[in-house]
Parts: sequence; C-alpha cells; structure tokens
Amino acid sequence: MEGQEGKAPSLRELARVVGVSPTAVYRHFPDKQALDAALAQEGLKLLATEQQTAAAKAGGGSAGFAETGRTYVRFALAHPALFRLMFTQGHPVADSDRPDEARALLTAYTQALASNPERAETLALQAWSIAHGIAMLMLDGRIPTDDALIDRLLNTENLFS
Amino acid sequence: MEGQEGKAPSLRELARVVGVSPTAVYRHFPDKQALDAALAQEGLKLLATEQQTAAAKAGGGSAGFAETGRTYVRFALAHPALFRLMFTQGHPVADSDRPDEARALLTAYTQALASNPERAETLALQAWSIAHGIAMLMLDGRIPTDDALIDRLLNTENLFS
DNA sequence: CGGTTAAAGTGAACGGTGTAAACATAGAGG
DNA sequence: CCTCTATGTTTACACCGTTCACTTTAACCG
Repeated sequence: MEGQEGKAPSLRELARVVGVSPTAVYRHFPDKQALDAALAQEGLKLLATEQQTAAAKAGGGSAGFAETGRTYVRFALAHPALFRLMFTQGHPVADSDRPDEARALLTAYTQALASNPERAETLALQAWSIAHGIAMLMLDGRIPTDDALIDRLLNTENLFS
Repeated sequence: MEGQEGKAPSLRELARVVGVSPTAVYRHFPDKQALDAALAQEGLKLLATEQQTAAAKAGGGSAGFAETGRTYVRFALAHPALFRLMFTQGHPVADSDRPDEARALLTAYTQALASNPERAETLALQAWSIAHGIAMLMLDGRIPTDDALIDRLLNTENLFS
C-alpha cells in the first residue's frame, strides 16, 4: 500500500522519547546533524557486525561474500529510517574515524576474489553499488520488496553474463 | 568539501519564487506531496528523453544501452535535488500513468540483449540497480564523483567477470 | 562538612515549515 | 449587469531546529 517507508525522527521527538526537553540535546550534540551522525555511526557498526556474522555462518569465501550483499539489503528493509540516515547526512560520516567499516570488509572480500588490487577495488564498488541500488529502489517502492528477487538480482552468476 | 548535495525546496520557497502566497499553491495541488509528485513526473520525463537521445547518438544496441546508464548517473549528478525528489516521495509516482518511462526503455534494451524474457527482466533490474546505486552513493559523497569511475563501474565487461 | 564549580536540564522565544479556514477578487457566460 | 467559479489573500495553528538566560544537580576539595 505504501511507498516510501521510514521517515527520520525529529530532534524534539527523540527528546520526548528520552523524556527530556528539546534543548537538553544541545548539551550533548552541537546540532541535529551531529546527533544524526552519531546515530548513523551506530547503524554502520550494527550493519558491519551483522554482515560479519552472516558471512561467517556461510563459511566465508564467495558464499560469504554473497551473504554480505543479502544482509546489506535486508538490513535496509528491516531498518528503513536508520538506513536512510546512515547514508543521507553530511560528510561520509567518518572523517578521520574508521573509513567505513562496511567498505573495508567489502574490499577485503573482493581482494580474495580478484586477480589484481585495482580489479578488487572496482569489484568492491560494483558490488556495493548494486546492493545499495537494490536497497534504495526497494525502500522507495520502485521494486517489489521480494526476498527471492533480492537473491536473483544479487546472483553474480547471471550478472550480465 | 561537501557531502550530501541538493536539498528539496520548501513549498513556501517555491511560492516565493513564483511570486505568490504559500496558500495559493493549494488551489493547484492538494498538498506538498502532490506538488513534489508533479515535479518528479517532470523530472522522469526529462531523464527519459535525455537517455533516448544519448542512446540514439551512440547508435543503439549495446553501446546505446551503456550510454543509457551513464546518462542516468550523470543526470543525478547534474540535478541532485530533482533526482532525489524523483525517487524519494510516495507511491512510485505513476499510479495509472505511464509505468515508469525509464524502466520501460530499460527493458526494451535488455530484451534485445538477452535470450529469454525473464532473463531480460532480471538484466534490466540489475542494470537499474547498479546505476541507481552509483548515483546515490555519489550524491551522498560515499564515492568520488569521478566520470572515469562511472565508466569503470558501469562497464559490463569487467562486471564480476 | 560547606562552598565552588562544571555538567546537565529547563522554559521562553524566534524564524522556519506545512496546512486549514474565512474572506477577497477577477474574469467568463448567461 | 449579475452571478459563479477559479484563483488569490490574510490570519492562524502546530511543529520544527535553534538561541538565550536561567536553574538544578552532583562532584570535587580545603
């Protein structure tokens, strides 16, 4: 019925939930963007661990790599607002911090799968792009949120073969 | 320097630009969402024509198909706010209208490239996903907005080969 | 123990937003 | 000319992010 799931919560609403006045937030974060960035960081960490456990359970290797992608998309569908937040706001979230947990994990996998390092980099970004694209298109209601479809689209064996 | 380009204009700002009071808008659109949807429709049409001319200039076929993808990403980078609007709001924009100009064009191409029709559908969605993913990741500053990188990522010949 | 001090929370207020309601005006058609 | 409809306006409301001046809390130290 819906399109477009998951709207970002307002600063005031978050304050309400915590049971505190809106202005109290400013004792801990300079502005809403900083709050969002902190939440996004948390989300990225959560996604990274989910991916790692999923990949480990699949036994690593190329099966683990595939599981990483599925987990990425399923995470987006499970936490639409958080996922949007994670990629929507400001600077790439990490300035001098960990340079994107998820991305590091990604290139680690592709380095094992590809011949030369540049090829691995390209592969990593392509995998990221396709997973991100699927996630976004599904979140925005452009593509049916179908688990089988996720598998079909992420299947590298019939990818432009 | 920036991350995150292109913010949606407010209803009041649009009214200001047009030189009219904010509430006048409601004589023409039931609410802001409807206004956004109309703008999004316009954007989709624009993108579709740009893709068609680009593909035609490339001589159609698989070269034209590739040009379609490049045009998609370049469009997103050229009109960040509009592109976001096109995919961000509500129902898939077309309820009974044209079922997504861009998507129709896409499947038309893949049907020429693939063996069976379901394969073509999968191919179309995969191509859409990767282009959309690249566009989004670049808009959100996750990936450098590099023209050469676009080509490299969209190159089907080294896609998970 | 008392006093000082920094951290954390407060209410009021400002300009911004989307939207509703009641009212004004202009122009077309009889 | 008079009426009706399309279009516009002003005023008002609730919500938003944010600033400011003020109070509370609690920890530390002589």
